[in-house]
Amino acid sequence: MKKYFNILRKCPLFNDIDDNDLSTMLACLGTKVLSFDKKYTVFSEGSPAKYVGIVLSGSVQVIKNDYYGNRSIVSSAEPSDLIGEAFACAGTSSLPVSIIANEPSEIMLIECYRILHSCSNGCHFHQQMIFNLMKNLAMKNILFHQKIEITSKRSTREKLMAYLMLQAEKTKSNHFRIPFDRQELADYLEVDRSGLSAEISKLRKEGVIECEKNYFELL
Amino acid sequence: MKKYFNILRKCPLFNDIDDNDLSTMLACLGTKVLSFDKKYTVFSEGSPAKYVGIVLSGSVQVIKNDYYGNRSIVSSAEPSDLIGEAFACAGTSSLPVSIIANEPSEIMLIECYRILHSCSNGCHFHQQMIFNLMKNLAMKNILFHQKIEITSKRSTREKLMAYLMLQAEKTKSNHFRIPFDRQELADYLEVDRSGLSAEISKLRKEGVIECEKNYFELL
DNA sequence: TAAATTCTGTTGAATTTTCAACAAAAGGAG
DNA sequence: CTCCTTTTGTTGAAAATTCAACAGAATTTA
Repeated sequence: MKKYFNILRKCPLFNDIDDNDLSTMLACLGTKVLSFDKKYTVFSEGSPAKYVGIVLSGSVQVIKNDYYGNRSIVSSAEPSDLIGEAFACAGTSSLPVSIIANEPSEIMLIECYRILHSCSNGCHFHQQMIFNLMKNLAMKNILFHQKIEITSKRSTREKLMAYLMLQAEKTKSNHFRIPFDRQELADYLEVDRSGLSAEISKLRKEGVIECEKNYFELL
Repeated sequence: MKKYFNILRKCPLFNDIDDNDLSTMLACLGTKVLSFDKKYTVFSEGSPAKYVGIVLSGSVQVIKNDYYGNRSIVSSAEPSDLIGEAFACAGTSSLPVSIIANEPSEIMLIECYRILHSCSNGCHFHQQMIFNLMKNLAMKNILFHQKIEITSKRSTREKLMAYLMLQAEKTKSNHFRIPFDRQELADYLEVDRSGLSAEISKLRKEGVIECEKNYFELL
């Protein structure tokens, strides 16, 4: 388990928790680590929402498919990020989304019950973890506000620019890589792929952006 | 303060807290109650996010305006609902949204710091409140997933139907009132008002829905 | 009660998006 | 290295949304 410590330390769930305590905690929480190949399902829509996941390696996407197979990408998660915690914490009986590995990935699973309820060992970690979960959920809430701000724009161009400007802000740089290919970006922005491609071409010709695959630069 | 107790008891922040303790707590938290007339601003975009609000009476809307004055309604809140808690808990320096009274409303304000940090009186409430905040944030998270599911639909009709079906689910009934007028519903669904009106007419003619002002019925 | 304001439904024109189809480029498998 | 699959950019036609403008209803104000 040691090899994951650098990732786990950066996980919001373990904020302000002493490195020395980490091993004890993991034992107390009864963690398990699963591996998933690209495109494989980590959590599937409709299944019980018992587990909190921590991305250890690779990356995953939170996906919602509607009646007619239209895919919408709700969010993506990278190493150290938590997944599924909102549903587990809220006590949702079944997941309203699927979570899919976007590349070969390792995920640590923790039964949410074990985090929220003190154990018979009298571990003093639980209060801190609940506090950390709360902070993390508040932060995710803000991410949703940002996503809504992006997708509330009415045109493909505005959505794309709002997304790119947010990425620039996050990375504090005018050039960056995004975690999506074209189809995925379209599914995240909730627009048509071909229309998105066309819009990217236009912006490039107009000298507003430069881009090469998933690398973008704002000019 | 007594007159608000019935509302406060239903507020997620005070879940599992004994009625007898409520007065002590409110004193400890240093609450204040403010009144707002219709259309007045409870929290304004850009201001510091120090306070958690509880809607005591009336109703409010969480609003995001973009560069060119397009209004987007992120969510609405009714008595017993919490507002602004995600920003306060996450420690955001300034609010990315405005919160506006939708009718004459009373709002109780609590400094978030006072909730999250134990006081010198050694109140034992804080841990429970942090747990409650966490649950509430998880629930809000799920509401955002629902909003994203609605607005990710590509057509006005699909957005409207997704919204109405969710309302029907929530009220466990095929008839209900919504907290929006036409323009507000359009701003919530992120579509054009006239197009929305036209779509409602169509659905009515097709016998799919019945509606009168903000009262809707699914057939 | 009357006047003024706000809200709602309708319309047609202009703009955009979606859809379907295709070819070139890139990437992966054997 | 070649073949096969996936990804990407382009196109034009069809469909849908947005926009602007208006009139009637409904609501509020004086």
